[in-house]
Amino acid sequence: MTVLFSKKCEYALQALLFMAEYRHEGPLSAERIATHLDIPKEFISKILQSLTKSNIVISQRGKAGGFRLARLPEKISLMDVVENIDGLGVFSDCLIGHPSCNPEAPCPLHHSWAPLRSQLKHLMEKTHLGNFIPGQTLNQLPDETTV
Amino acid sequence: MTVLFSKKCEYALQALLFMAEYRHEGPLSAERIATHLDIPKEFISKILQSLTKSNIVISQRGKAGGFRLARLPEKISLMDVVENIDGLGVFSDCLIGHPSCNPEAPCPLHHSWAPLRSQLKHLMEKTHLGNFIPGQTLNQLPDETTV
DNA sequence: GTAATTTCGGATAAAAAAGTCCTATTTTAA
DNA sequence: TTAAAATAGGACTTTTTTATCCGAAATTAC
Repeated sequence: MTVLFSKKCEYALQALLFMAEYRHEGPLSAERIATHLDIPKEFISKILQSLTKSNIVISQRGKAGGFRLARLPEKISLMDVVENIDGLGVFSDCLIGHPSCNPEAPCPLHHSWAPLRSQLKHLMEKTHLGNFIPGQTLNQLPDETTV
Repeated sequence: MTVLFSKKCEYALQALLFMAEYRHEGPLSAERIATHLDIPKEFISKILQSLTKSNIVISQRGKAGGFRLARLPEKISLMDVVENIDGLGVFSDCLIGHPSCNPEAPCPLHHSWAPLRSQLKHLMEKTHLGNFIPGQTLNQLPDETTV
């Protein structure tokens, strides 16, 4: 069991953080991303295809092709990625899978888990890829012309 | 994907909460627990066997047999259960599965996730089955003679 | 134009998790 | 003593997740 996200989602986040850092080098091939992350090329390819369909990355076929972010790293939140790969269940489902747990008839753990879950949700929403680019100040929005 | 725990762990927690509430009725059979939780008897049986081996519940074979808590509900923390079924990885592993993430060389999300993870750990440690018995005040330790 | 390189997408394989089945053993009620 | 009821435990099946393979289509460098 992964901590909170599936392996696909973990790899997606890792790949996007890498792509954000190296976004000035033109499209990065699945091959290169796979090597950097030390995971199978075929697997990250599928994940990148999925991210392409949901307009988080843009793909380019052919020689010198690859993948690049579809918009500024400051405009891609971690929540965007999680939502695309794993969905939003983590932020709404009952912690112990109680079938009838809801705010009106909560399971025993509901009220303890809710605030933590809310904090986690907020963290994923407010954090974007741009926050992790080395040398870039947090929340700094670079001049569009330099990107 | 379950939220944070495996299905086994979710069922274990649900079963133990049920057993805590009905602990005065003598051993509860796997059959009865399965019916109450609306899950397969064979599956919860395996889980209860595992909990038996780790001394969280006590089993009794034969007619009128079944399972009961191995100690007072106030002495069984949620962490005891999670540790037995899923292990403690959730409380130590990197949120995005970064292979080399550790406090010295943390992944980009490390410092944001750590405090939340710590709160969650604390919640599971301090909360015990006794907290969920209807009609019983939180943290109330009943007279031993009445249990 | 051609060859090389890359993504696309369907099919398949392997591994892990979840769920089922069957028989042996234990225990107790009658 | 016997029959019924219950856990123990091994083997098996199904489903989901993770991972791999391969041919087709696209694009570019030359």
